[in-house]
Amino acid sequence: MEGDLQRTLGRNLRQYRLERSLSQEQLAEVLGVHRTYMGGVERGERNLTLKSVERIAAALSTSPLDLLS
Amino acid sequence: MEGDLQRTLGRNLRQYRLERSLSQEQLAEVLGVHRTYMGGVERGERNLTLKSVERIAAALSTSPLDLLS
DNA sequence: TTGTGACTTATAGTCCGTA
DNA sequence: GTACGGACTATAAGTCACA
Repeated sequence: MEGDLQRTLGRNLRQYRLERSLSQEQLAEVLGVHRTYMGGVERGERNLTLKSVERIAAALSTSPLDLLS
Repeated sequence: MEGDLQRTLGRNLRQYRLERSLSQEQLAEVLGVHRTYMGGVERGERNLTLKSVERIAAALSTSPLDLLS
């Protein structure tokens, strides 16, 4: 349903981050995005664009589809 | 790379449409968007948001991930 | 029947603060 | 270290006239 994709993305990102014991700020730096934006994405509040998903996936050396599954 | 997702989405939509011998205008009506917007998406020119992808997928009774694969 | 450019309105995305 | 708000800029959402 509406918002599922962004919630899934947020869950995946948070898991990735916690597995590596990174702070949101540290992960934000890796992803090249702003700290507060990062938090919003993790909380599933952000309705990202396809290009944004691609950028994040690339920074994590994974595929966009993985982040959305 | 950058833009792959939207190009894939466009390709999938066009294929879906042609398989059913629909015009862009007819498909646009199904999706509840304007004809010219639809065309831009099919051409891979539009950097959609996750919610937009979800809406299109729902209108076609398929999954967002299918449209992006 | 589809593509393109110009256009307005909505919202993605950045950056600053406070708690 | 995280959440949340406000103010701001860039761009997506969506339409239209014309080729």
